[in-house]
Formats: sequence, structure tokens, C-alpha cells
Amino acid sequence: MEAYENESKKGFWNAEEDSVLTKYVKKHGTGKWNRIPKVTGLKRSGKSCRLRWMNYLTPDVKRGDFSEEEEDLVVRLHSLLGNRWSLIAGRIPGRTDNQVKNFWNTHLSKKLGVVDKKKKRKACGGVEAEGDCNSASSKERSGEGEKLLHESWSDDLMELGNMHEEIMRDDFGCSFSFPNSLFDLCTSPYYTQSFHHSFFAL
DNA sequence: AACTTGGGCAACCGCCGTATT
DNA sequence: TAATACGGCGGTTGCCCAAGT
Repeated sequence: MEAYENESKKGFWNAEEDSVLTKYVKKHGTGKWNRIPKVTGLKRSGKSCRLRWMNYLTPDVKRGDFSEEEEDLVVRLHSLLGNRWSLIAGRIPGRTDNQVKNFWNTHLSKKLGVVDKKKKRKACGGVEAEGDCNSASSKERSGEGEKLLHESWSDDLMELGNMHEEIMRDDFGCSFSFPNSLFDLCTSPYYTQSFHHSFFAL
């Protein structure tokens, strides 16, 4: 396996590689990504194959700009879930976590006045300094900060769960306001159904 | 026309959790 | 139980291209 890893090609995929990967997945299905380089001769890591398939080649991936409804949903779900891009994407049909993340970082964070860390870092002379120029490391994901965050909104999720029946009855969209004021959630009629299914599948 | 700057996005990296051996 | 493999996630990087100078 190391041999394949070592000679792995990087960078953009070409049409031929896409075709090889698509044929493989259609024949064998997803999973066992690390077998792909061995079976197909593709000079890509299994990880890279998975990413390419998930983010680009999957037939139901929607291309192009986000609609207003999608944008609205991203904003609301982000306020609810934070940077849980995969969870957010799972509630927006046809959108991948990478798309949602990019959309947030390039469009919405700007629109909503969230400081772009990339630019912030540049402004700090290209060095991540302590204080204002600091950024959360990936380790913090499983650390105390996340724990506190999770605990803080889990009560709200419970509250939402208790409102199950009301959600299903309202054909004209929903608006929720939670007692501890952590967030408000509104859904349009179009998304009410899909949100319900996704949420209770958690 | 040449160069610089900044936005958009695909892809990579490093880490973590889970499954398997 | 420990080691290893694998899949998945979020953060970050770097390329491409259009707009501005």
C-alpha cells in the first residue's frame, strides 16, 4: 500500500481519472477506497478517490450557485450546529460538506461580517500569533470547547425534539424560539419536511 | 499589454473514531 | 487488549481566473 501512497499523484483530476473512478464505483460501489489504486491502477490515494467521488462525481451532487432557500438554510443550520459542515450538508439535498464550507467561507461569512481567518492571518504578517490572530486547532474539536458547545445546544435540540408533532402539522413553515435564547430557527415550507427527516435520523 | 490583487473553489492535510485483525 | 486499517471530518492550502491598476 505504501508504494501506492508514495507514487500518488496530487492536484486536479483529469477526465480520464474521473472516468476510471466512476467506472470502478459503478461496478463495485463505494467503500474500500484504498483498493481503488490497486484495482484500477489510478495513481491516487484511496482518500483522494473518496473525496473526488463524494464532492464531484456523485450523480446527485448539485452544481452551481446556492439558491436563496439553500443560503437561508445554511445560515440557520450554521447558527444551530456551528462548523459541522457534514451535518449541515446532510440537510441540504445535493450539496456536499465541501460546497457548504466553501460557500460559507467565501460568501456568507463575508455577508454576515465574520472575519476571514485567511485574510486575518495575512494581515498579521503571515504568522499565526496568539490573541487576535489565533485560530482554533483541530484538536479543539474533541476538546473542552466542543464539549461545552455541545452541552450548550443539546438542550435546544431536546426542545426541538419535543416539538415534533407541531413541526409535522404546519404546512406553511415553522418558526421556533427557544427558552434559553441560544438560537431561533425558522423553516420554509419547502424545507420543513426534509429537515424533520434529517433531524430525527440523528 | 503586463502586472498585481483578490475571490472562488477543488483538493490536500492532519486528526479522530470505529471496525477489524 | 493492542495494533492497524479505514472512513470521515474540519481546517487550510494553492491554483485558476477575472478585475483592477
